[in-house]
Amino acid sequence: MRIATWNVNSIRSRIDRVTAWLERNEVDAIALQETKAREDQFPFDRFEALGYEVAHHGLSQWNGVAVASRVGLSDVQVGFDGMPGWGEPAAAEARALGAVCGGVRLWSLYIPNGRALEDPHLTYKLEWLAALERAASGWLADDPAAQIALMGDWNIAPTDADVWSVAYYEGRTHTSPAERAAFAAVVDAGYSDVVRPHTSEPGTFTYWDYTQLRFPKRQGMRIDFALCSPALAERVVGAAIDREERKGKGASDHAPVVVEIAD
DNA sequence: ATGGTGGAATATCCA
Repeated sequence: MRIATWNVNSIRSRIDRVTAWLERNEVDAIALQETKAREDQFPFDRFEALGYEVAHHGLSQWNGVAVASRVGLSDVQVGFDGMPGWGEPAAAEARALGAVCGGVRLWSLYIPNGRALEDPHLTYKLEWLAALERAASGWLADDPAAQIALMGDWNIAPTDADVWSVAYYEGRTHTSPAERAAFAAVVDAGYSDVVRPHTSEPGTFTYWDYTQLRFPKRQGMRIDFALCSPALAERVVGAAIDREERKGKGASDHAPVVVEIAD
């Protein structure tokens, strides 16, 4: 089985590229982030035409997460226990959706950006990650053999190798010790990055800013991850980041990440 | 080996 994650940066503007990519890549289930659509705006028919069922959660033009699967889709869960909200008054955002596809519980996660080191949004980001770690630890405590993939845009570069320039990110979000510690806590809870062992070349990234010619200059970040439970991680036989999909007019600023799982 | 950002409730916010 092949599973994938992709921050599409608007499903409506990206739908032709997404469906073309699905047809080329024989992916069985995919977690999508930043759909930027309400339920009534999501192009369900375009996925159904390719044999995918879709569970989507979107509340406004911001955020939005979905799971599409052609190997079954059940036990859909929107958000997770303890997930913090944002705003005044604080309200849950569309940043987490889980569903069971082909025997694997796939989570599509869009971790808050943080915006700036002194911004309340960074506090929100860290609290959101701490709550995710608590929930995900609980799932493994309940069932140590659980097949779980925490997939999505984590908005964190866990190591210095995951950014094109360490100096550039000094004083910015995505590389701060607090953010890296929050990411490491999820790893320590038992969820391992199954993509890195198969994509360890220096300069391997999943995201390149639209501005400043970041992509042609190969100035990106690795911020999209599939963190897998122990039982699922041991089934992983391959992984890839589809850098080609970042090319051309109408590309998302993120590349799709694909994981191959043995049956 | 791409194209001087791009998406959305668009003239402003979000990434």
